[in-house]
Amino acid sequence: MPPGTPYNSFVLPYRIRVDEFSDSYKNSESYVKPLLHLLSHTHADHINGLAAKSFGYKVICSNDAKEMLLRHEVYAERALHENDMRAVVKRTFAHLKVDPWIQPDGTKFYHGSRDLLFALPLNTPTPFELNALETVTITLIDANHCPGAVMFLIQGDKGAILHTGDFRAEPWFLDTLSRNPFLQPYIPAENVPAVAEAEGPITYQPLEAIHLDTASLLSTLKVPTKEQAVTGLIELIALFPPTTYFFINSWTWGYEDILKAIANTFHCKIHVDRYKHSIYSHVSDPFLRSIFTCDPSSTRFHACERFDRCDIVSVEDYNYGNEPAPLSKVGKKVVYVNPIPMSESKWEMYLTSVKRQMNDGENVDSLLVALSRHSPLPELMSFVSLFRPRKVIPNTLIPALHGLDWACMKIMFADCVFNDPEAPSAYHDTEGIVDYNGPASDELDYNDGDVSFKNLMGGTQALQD
DNA sequence: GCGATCAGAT
DNA sequence: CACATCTGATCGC
Repeated sequence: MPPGTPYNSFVLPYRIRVDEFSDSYKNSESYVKPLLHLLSHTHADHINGLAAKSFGYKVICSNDAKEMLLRHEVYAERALHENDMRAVVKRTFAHLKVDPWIQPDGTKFYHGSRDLLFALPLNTPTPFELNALETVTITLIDANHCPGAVMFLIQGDKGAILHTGDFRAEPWFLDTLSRNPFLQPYIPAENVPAVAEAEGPITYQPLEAIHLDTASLLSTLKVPTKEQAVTGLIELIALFPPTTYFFINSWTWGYEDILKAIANTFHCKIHVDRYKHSIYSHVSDPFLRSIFTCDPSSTRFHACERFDRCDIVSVEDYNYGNEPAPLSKVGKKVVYVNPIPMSESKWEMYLTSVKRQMNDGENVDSLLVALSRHSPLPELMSFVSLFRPRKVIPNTLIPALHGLDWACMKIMFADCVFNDPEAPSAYHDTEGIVDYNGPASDELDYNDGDVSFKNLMGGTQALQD
């Protein structure tokens, strides 16, 4: 996890750790050995510690995340390969899956072989034995963040917890969740669509906690849906003559909606580099698999290596001032498309303003697209209100705020959580476990987000192996 | 001495 | 731009 994750990235009270694989605190007195590791998706800040050759535990993730992780290459390695300085590119996580040796006669030797990545299909509850005494059921649910990204529903004797990983909780996403039979027990009846509960009434039981994607917690913007963003961009692209080429700055996984919409609207493929092609040709979405080409001359639309673009969209040195629009090495006019978070109202104004510029014959050589991969506060509140969990725990905090963001968060979500002191809680009924509610005011400023981890586990003695 | 890991800037 | 990535410093065997 990025810096500032509470409880050392554990999903308390379970000894399950999410998106954090480093051992760096093993000599600290608050060390607790995880019994299960979960990986929500493969962005670099969620795979900390996994590249260590010494990592040797099973990791639960989606099929797409597994494929993406095993093919993961860092930029430096890709650049060396491209310049013929390295014949075989180092795959950062190759050590997580070592295939058996196969002799010419077909005999397999399993010694030293392993496959630590335990891929689960989506929406398929699967039991995992943490130890002789405790079993949990894990269900993966698509997170609408990037290929392979999932949320985790964790069910066990200490109650049910939903960990969102990184996600974008748009209205359609909430609607889909409210119809998910595995989540319905944790959604108040008034939030479940009538048609979805035709199977009969389900007794509502609040989630013990939601671990929430707080990357954009402090953004109060009402942002357009991904569909609104993509539709607007398509309208703008359609205003350019077919001789114009486009470079889409999809600099990290998660901008595929843009690429899919372009391929679908203009009936063409998207040029990507060898690395992106190797990843995209192994994802489960059949349409996403089908829209890419490695032939740069076959399309106007490019999403190739951003620091090593193909000649078609690579622009010669810029002449600043009132020079004509820059042309690429092969003389094409290239428009640069950059995804950024932007409010719905600003997006509408932007669309109007670019359409006017195009209409007036002004030169436009870059476009923005208002696509957010994280939910800002209004969407987070709608999401939490759908479930009314007992508490909300941030996936990340801003270390410099020393827990103030968490303190604020409790107030911001006060009207979105379940608050009935009479209702029994599996967690509170568990003997000998101390309740946790985020930082007490006298703990602020001291903990860097690692709030009373030892106390919260009821002391670490009994938990260490 | 070098790879692994961390922390901060962009 | 953004908030994932890269770079250079530091750690540790």
